[in-house]
Amino acid sequence: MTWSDFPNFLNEAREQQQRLSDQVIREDCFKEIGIVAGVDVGFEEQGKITRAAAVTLSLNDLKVIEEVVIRQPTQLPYMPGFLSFRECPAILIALARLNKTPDLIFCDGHGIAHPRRFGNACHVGVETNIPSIGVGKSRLIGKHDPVPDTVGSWVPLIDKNETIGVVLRTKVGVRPIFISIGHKISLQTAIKYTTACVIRYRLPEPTRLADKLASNRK
DNA sequence: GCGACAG
DNA sequence: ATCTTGTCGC
Repeated sequence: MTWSDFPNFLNEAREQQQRLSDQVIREDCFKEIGIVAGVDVGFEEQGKITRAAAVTLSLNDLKVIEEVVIRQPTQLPYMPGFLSFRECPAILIALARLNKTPDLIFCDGHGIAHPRRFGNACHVGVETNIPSIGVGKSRLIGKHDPVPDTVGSWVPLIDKNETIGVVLRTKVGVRPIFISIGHKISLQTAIKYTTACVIRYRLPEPTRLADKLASNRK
């Protein structure tokens, strides 16, 4: 692909997001959640290499079941609103390598809290057909009131008069996180499972551990 | 035209 | 996201 093809790529990517956003199911569509997964992406070699991580945990005790890390040449640069085209492919490969398929996936980045209501979490959810939740560390779009300084409190994230997610306080004295529907789960339920996966850090365990794996930190 | 802008 | 050391605080 050359530079002259880039405008075409963006237009097609935009159309794809608009089309796929109709496939997102915004209500609970699953039976029981036993295994939850966390996925995230990191980079090496000054961004030349994309590193995707997937980790699974049992929901009841939040103990790690399995960890997977894969590497691929980076395909696209980062562009606000098109994050999933850069990260989703690698994430899907990592997820495919898990021996046990998760019942719910916590994704880094937003779900429907996106300009065309199709952020990374939606892309991962629709592609895998597995319920997913978007866990953002910062805002992409939407407005919201201040979040009370009490653990567990949240306020709606609104865009164009629509609630696209919530800003959740998982810890006192630390920036809140942004939770939104990815696929096959309601916002209320997404908040419920996110809260259930928070131990003593800002991020829920699945995302926190995947984050650690993907960035090679420890 | 001027900002804003997941990771 | 990544480049990077020490340092302030519980």
